[in-house]
Amino acid sequence: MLDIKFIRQNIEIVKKAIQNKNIDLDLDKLLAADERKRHVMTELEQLRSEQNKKSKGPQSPENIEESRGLKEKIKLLEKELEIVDKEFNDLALKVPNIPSEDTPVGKDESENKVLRQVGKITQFNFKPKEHWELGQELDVIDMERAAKVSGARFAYRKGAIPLLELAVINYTFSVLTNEDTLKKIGKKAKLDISSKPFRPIFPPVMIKPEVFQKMDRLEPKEERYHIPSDDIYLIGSAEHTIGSMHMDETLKEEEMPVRYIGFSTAFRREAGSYGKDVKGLIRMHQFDKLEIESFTLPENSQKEQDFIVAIIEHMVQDLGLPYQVLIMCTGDMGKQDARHIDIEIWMPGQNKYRETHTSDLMTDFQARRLNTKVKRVSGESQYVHMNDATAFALSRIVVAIMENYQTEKGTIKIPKVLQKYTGFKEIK
RNA sequence: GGAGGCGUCGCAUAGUGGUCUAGUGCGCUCGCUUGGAAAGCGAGUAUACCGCAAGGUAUCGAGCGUUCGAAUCGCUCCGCCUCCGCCA
Repeated sequence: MLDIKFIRQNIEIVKKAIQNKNIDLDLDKLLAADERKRHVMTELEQLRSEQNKKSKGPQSPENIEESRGLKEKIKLLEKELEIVDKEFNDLALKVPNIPSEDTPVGKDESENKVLRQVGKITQFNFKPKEHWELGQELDVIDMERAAKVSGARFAYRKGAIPLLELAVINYTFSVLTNEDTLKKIGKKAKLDISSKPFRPIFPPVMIKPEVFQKMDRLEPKEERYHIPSDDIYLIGSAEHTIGSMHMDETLKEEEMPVRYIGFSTAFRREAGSYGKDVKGLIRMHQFDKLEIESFTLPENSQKEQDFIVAIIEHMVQDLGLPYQVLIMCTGDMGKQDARHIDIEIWMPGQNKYRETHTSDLMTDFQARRLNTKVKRVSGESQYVHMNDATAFALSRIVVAIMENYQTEKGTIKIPKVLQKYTGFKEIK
């Protein structure tokens, strides 16, 4: 959500963001609702003030009679306020975050901009296989039995794959919790930034509807798993329960940035992606993910995102995988995003780059409704800025490793940095 | 799942229908005092919204209700604690 005061004072900027992000919203309607709401509020406050004055001390019968009249008027106005407020809220929720200056304006994904490509595309002197073929042949991925037991888009990962995933988890935690490593990454990226380590978090995987809404992640609801008996949702990312953990809290400037590296299972209905990526681990109803979440001072949030992207690139390079970095255009970025950066790793079996990481700079868009603030040394309170990003989506990084590290014999080498965690060098 | 208790200003507590515009203590900030500090004394010390301001309104876990008037009474929900049951 944007600050309504900001909206009032920057109507043209907000209108442009609405247009560039292809959002169906008439801002003038919101402004009208805002004015009506304030008008009703003022009137209501005057009445309440009168009521408060009248209800002090012992009451005469005439006084009580007058107060009764006031009570009726207040009731009516409260009803009216409720209606106006709902209208205002419904419209205000649709207002998108303002894209950063370096975000390209564009209609759809075709206008996303490749910022850089790193690493040489993996070359083979044989025809590389797709990961599900390899998985089946090596008996480490079993989609058929998963379909029998749970349905489409589920998998049993077996044998070496769970060990590989655990290795990625351990490796990621070792990078993100090591201050020296972070310092080096920041220096290499020429960022003047704190090297404070990320704190490991295993968050809950279920979330209350109202908190989900405050994260602005409940919609589209068709994408979410809902458990009606308890009116609770399964998270689609650890972001959902880590980003909200400081709801209604005021952090101290001295403890900023507050950085987390979370791990959780993510649940997605994948509504509307019928027929897309039906084979293999690319698009699953359930997958495990390492997620970065960071709370910063407003002036540091953009740099924080640059740092997070640098960390991800460092890790992808460590794994020896070729990738490209994209900045998403206005038409393809999320409503909540100020800047949205994706990393796509080359998948030889599919012969293309596939999205493996997403980094979202939210500025104060989520913090405003979550009511997460920071008390500055000056004494002033401000909403914190938030960043979230994929550290690794385990299933997709497994795909990338399998396809890039396959051999002609149909075995899969383990990237060097992971070998000390897996305890083996090859899946065969 | 059952029974009971509890949720008040950063923390601890007082408050059982109007005097609560929420008291007190601790903590914190500033000042006085001091060579400096402690103690002591004095002042200040939640957030949001509206307003140029004076000021007003809301918030005592959340919501709904009773009442002329609710921190206080009733209902629902959430959370915490104790005991029992069950369970990994």
